[in-house]
Amino acid sequence: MIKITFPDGSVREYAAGVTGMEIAESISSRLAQEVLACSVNGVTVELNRPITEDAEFRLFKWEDPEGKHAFWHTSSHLMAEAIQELWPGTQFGIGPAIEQGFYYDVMPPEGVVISESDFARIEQKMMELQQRKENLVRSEISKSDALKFFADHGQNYKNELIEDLEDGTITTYTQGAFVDLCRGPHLLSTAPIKAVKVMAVSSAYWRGDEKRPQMTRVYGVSFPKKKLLDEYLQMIEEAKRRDHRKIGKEMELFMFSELVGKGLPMWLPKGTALRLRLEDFLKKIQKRFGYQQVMTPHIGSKNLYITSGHYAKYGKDSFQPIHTPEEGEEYMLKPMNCPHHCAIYAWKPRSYRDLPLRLAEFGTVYRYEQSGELHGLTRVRGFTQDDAHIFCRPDQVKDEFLRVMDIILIIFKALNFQNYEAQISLRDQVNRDKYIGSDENWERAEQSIIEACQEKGLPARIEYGEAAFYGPKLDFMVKDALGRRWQLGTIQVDYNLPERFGLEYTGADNLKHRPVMIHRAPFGSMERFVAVLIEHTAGRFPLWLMPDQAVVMPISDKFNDYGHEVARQLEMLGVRTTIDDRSEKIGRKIRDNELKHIPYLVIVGEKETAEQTISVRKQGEGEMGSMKVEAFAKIVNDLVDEMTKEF
RNA sequence: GCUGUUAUAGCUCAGUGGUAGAGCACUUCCUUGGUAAGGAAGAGGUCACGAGUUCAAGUCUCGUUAACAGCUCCA
Repeated sequence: MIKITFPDGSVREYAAGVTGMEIAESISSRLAQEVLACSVNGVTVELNRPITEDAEFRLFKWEDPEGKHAFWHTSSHLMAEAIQELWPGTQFGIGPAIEQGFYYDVMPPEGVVISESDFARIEQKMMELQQRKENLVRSEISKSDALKFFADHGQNYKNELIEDLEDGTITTYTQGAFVDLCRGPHLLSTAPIKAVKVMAVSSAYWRGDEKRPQMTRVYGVSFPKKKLLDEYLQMIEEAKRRDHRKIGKEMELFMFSELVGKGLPMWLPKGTALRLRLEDFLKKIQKRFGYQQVMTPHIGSKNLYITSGHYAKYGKDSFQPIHTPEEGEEYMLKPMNCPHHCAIYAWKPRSYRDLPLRLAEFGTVYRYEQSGELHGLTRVRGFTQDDAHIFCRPDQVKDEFLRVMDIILIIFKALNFQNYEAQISLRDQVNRDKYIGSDENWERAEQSIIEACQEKGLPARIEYGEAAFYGPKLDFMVKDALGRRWQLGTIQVDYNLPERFGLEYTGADNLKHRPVMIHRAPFGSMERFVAVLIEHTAGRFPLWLMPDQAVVMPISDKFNDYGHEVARQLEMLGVRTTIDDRSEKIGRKIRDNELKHIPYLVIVGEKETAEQTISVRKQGEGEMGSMKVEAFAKIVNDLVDEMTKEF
């Protein structure tokens, strides 16, 4: 007998060799129907794998990430099987599960192009194969047998993968006529896959290497119930509706111009109003937290970046130096604000009593992002960081870190971001050549971050190898209404730049010491933050951020003068107002949801009370009735006060 | 940067080698005293840019630019 320990700590005894499925059946038949995979001592395996010794045991259903993973992984095999049937001779690369679904990289036979018009056929074939409810049979295979088998089947890519594997660790999974090199884990059979959708097709280099052949990557998603697929497709539609590029256009927040250049956003009046409000909000908080504003130029001499080390690392891939009429004189567009701030620090001798010195700047920077990477406001070539650098003593690092976390959490609260988590990015555990700075300093910085998160009770995921080359960092991720994860605020410790710029302070011991630098940007960048804010709120910003809180619409042009008068009064009473006096087609505009981003509609020109009151409609909530201008202004202002009173 | 797709009016989009289109928006006029909406007329396009094929190109070919999707990248 062996002891099986469940997640709740309870222990049950089973005969050695029991399988996950048998355990599930012993608990309940319902569970046995729903369970997809299980883990034995932390390793996810199939439900038919015999368990031979005492083990920590978990069952995974659709709700668990591990369950979905196995489900989608098996679905990718099913799709590969379908593709193999449809286009015999197709070569297969890899086919993993991903965050939302799965893909398979395939190389169709000469002359075949898989395109969107084939999606329905693939789906049909998958469901046809699924009807057979084939079992996935796992077998361990020697390296030589594997090489021979896949060579016989003309699967050159698979063989390349096998070459890199160690003999004795190679497994294949077979369902029906499809045999795949695979580590698993999988479902027991294709039976639970009740709904599939081929989502997209694109190309991808074999093993991500641009010198290797391009394969066709077919994306799909699958579900255990048809209803879940429908919900998923609806969610995708909703994401399209919330796309910040679409809403940004509708709300007239920002624009791009081919003539100005790609990746260079321009903020329109309403977008600027929104952005300035965010900036003012952060400035107010920063003032309270002891920051000082500075301003620095948009360019800096090339030597500045040679000193900082950025030129050596990014010089080739940046906007190239600007030459002046002076021979040999070169400047660069600033790709970050840190070197300028270091120069400010170095401007005069600093005492330990001056620290921490917190220099803040909404600094616009320019980075030559790969053209294929540009995306709306989330990835651009010119953007403004809500940057600040904190110069402090080593013993102040953790404290400063905690204070920055406070700022970020205030922002999240103010904007109602409730689902957030943190990611701690540390060095790669093995390859440490690419990092600048001593082991000791890194160790110290990494510990400070981990401790700070623990003290704040912030759930944090540790990622190795994700650190910047100059120091570890803490990033804040926000989950939006659709469950998508966005990276926003970032805090980075830097033991490197102070070294390179020879920054010093005089300690209590009258000796020179090296300060520690903390980079931080709670928003990340104004552009990216506004993009996320748009997608998170679908353009319904909190009232205090609204570029337009109210639109005043005269019911007919006879009331235009009065409408303008109302708008003027509202502005004076602190309500941000625009007037729409050019359309009498109010009904259509409301019906077509054209004003969906405007919180309040103020209709002017009521019969009974003409020129005395206004009629107000709150978006999403309907009529608020007639009232005096002052009364409406009070309602709005009270709401704004309520929303902002905490900061 | 690589691969693929796309580019027609302010917006959303039709237009498969033979005179440039629709809906909405815009302008002017008419109608409307209502819980929200009818009518008439008008203006608006070097069909992204540049070459080529053709008697003829928005349409076919090539190049450029930009956007979109994916890959790679993100100080």
